[in-house]
Amino acid sequence: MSADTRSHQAAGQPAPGRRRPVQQRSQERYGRILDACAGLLDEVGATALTTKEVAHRAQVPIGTLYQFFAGKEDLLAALAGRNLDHYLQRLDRRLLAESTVGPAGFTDLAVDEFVAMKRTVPGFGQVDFGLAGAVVPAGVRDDRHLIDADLDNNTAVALRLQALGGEVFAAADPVTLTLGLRVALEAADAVLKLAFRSAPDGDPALIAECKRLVRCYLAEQLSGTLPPC
Amino acid sequence: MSADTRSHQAAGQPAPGRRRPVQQRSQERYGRILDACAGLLDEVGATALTTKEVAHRAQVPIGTLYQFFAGKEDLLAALAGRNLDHYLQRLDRRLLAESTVGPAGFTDLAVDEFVAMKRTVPGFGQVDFGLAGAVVPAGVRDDRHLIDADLDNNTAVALRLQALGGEVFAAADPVTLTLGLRVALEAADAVLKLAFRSAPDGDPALIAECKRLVRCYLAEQLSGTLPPC
DNA sequence: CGCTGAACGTGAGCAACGCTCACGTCGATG
DNA sequence: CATCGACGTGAGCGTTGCTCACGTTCAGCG
Repeated sequence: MSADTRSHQAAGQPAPGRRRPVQQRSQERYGRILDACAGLLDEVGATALTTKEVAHRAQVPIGTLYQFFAGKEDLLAALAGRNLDHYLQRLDRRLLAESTVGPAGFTDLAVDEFVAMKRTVPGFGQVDFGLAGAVVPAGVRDDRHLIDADLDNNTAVALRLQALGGEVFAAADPVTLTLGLRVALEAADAVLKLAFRSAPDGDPALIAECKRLVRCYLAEQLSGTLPPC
Repeated sequence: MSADTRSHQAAGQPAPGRRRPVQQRSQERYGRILDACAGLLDEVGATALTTKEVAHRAQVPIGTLYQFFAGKEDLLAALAGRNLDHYLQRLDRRLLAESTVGPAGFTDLAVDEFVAMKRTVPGFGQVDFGLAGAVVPAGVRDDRHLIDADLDNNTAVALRLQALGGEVFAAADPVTLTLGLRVALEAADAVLKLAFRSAPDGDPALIAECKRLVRCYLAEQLSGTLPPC
């Protein structure tokens, strides 16, 4: 989980896009393109971002960009994937630091880490994990499927969070839990987007509401069948 | 609230876009463009929608479209506004039909009506109220502000829901309530988007989860300071 | 009745976009 | 040294959102 970057879909065909670089020089270029994309994202936004400008800033010709990425959508998807890996890595470290946490503590950590990355990681404020749309500015056919191609993004993230949560959610029915995490994830992402729309560093009141919302929902979710809230 | 369509921003300057038609013939064209936009939205999606095709289907030249709407974003915003008016009208009628409802019943009605429109109203599945982004495919500067120009969309909708809810939320602090409604709205919209992404008619399990999520959160919100959920 | 000017209607065309593909470059191999 | 395939390259293609110079319409007037 912590070894290499881009851990998911690590083994497989060239994946959603094109060629996955293997030589070191190409890997550097691959990373540079993603970095340039992230930087520009913060400056001009997702819709105004152009592939030519990304290539220019990354010091690669436009053709090289299209060797690594199938298009603008795929480029943003790759950035979202890297963001997700980065996030899960950081959350993992935080979870190991704390001795034991319950679902509420898990929620707080997860939200806090997300907020921290929104504030510091370039481009994260615009695409985060590519969760809810709002990206996909000039796609071709059907949108969605940014991270795992055949699996819904949110389900993929939920499953990885579930694995990461491990003993925190030990006593829960896995299927119900996955459903609950998907819902909580989607809701939390939406509220946090609102928080960062209201204030550049995230409206503290809305961040607090996000935690309450998720804690309340997950508590009910984890207590088996639905007792009165 | 129920008299004319497009009740919000009824009086004012030409509004976000261009000219607001006053002669009957022009009003018909205005409506036809919006209808054509909605229809195409269902067929090709928001990102693949082109202004030329909208104009063609509405039987107006492209220039006429740009007399009424400042651009593609504005066109979708206008559709979102009409959707919102339509929705609030329907919800109003439902609320009058029921004798008295509590917050939980209000939630159920609001969600059910939303779901019903997702299933039947052309284009509603793609833009609904333009709430969370996911639209805005080729905007100019800054996105957002689709409905009320200077007010955040969600706040605008929350305020109108608050007014519509009336006696349901009578005993609550108005400021806290607005905050809570904004959060609930954003979360519910996100979860329902997920529900309709999973299944064409909306995954029933996810719709149920949406209601639970909102009910649980609003119950806590309305009971003053936070008691254990 | 014809004249007139402003408002309205129109679509060829422009700038900018995402993306392709024919062609250069280069190091390994026969 | 000649040959070859993989990698790198950017002019250019098709398409998009949008503009703007030019008809067309019509109420008000001499």
